[in-house]
Amino acid sequence: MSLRLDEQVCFGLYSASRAVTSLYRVLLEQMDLTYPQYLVMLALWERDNRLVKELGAELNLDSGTLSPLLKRLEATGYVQRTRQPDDERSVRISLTEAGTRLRDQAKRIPPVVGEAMGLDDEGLTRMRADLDRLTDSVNAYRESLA
Amino acid sequence: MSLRLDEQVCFGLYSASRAVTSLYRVLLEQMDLTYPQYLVMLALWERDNRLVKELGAELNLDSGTLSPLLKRLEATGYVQRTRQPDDERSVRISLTEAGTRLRDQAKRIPPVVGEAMGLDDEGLTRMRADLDRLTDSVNAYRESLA
DNA sequence: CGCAACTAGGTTGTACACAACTAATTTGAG
DNA sequence: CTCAAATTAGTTGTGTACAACCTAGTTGCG
Repeated sequence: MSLRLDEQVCFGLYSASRAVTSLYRVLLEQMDLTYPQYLVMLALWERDNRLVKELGAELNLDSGTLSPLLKRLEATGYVQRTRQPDDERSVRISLTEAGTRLRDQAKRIPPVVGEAMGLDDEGLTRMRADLDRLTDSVNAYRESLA
Repeated sequence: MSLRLDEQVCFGLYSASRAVTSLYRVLLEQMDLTYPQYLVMLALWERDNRLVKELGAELNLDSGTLSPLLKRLEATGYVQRTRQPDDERSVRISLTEAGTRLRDQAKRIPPVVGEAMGLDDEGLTRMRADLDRLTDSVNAYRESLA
């Protein structure tokens, strides 16, 4: 286990993640979305009317990242933010008409990304499983340090 | 190829990359390094006295990221920046005494990260190869769009 | 030689991440 | 019932990423 840059999985992950994000940048440009904003939209297309807290739990993002991001999505016109009447601490995020419509445009993205990754369905599934295992393992280890 | 968040490799990559970075944050704290700064140090421990341009090529980072990062490394006292006399456009980055010494402390990090990932040597090698293939494929695809 | 094209690094502006903190509200133990 | 603790968002400050632009320096064609 050396200090060689080209041997470390961490650098591989870092590079892969940036490469994929930069592909998404090109694909999402015309939809006026950044990649993290796209992730929020994915979550909302799956289930609309979510609390900020719920989105944070699903994406593993805290309010420091989500609050300004959601404001930008609101400014773009894709979501609406409403204080929850029965608990004034909470804010509910719901899709606007434009945000809902955007889903049709977004449908063409996953196949392009799959193609770009050069993996078939099985390869994608395996890669996803490997990454999830790695994430869980690393998170468990980190939490065990505290 | 759906829009389901939990099926997308991109989200797996994004999550894994952030999980690993956050483990590094804990491990690097006592060395006064951030994770991208650590990557630069890895590159310099392998070969010292490099031009900013060379570091950028190895890490795939442009001057917009590297310039301020290298200034911070200089402020911390790990590197020195010197204009190249024979080409005043270039800046050479060299390790200081403290930066060189830091390598011994850093040696303990890769085994910890390997352990945290829950992979044996073979698993790490395979994951790294898979990630490199994916990065190359995605980058090639993106460049083909231009 | 002279100057246009290129190159290396830096700066500016936008958008994440995330730690640390704050403000407003809700909850629950005593 | 009350108030301290917990909860939910939001804010602030630091450090990446990266596009777009800038500046100084170098090179090479005519």
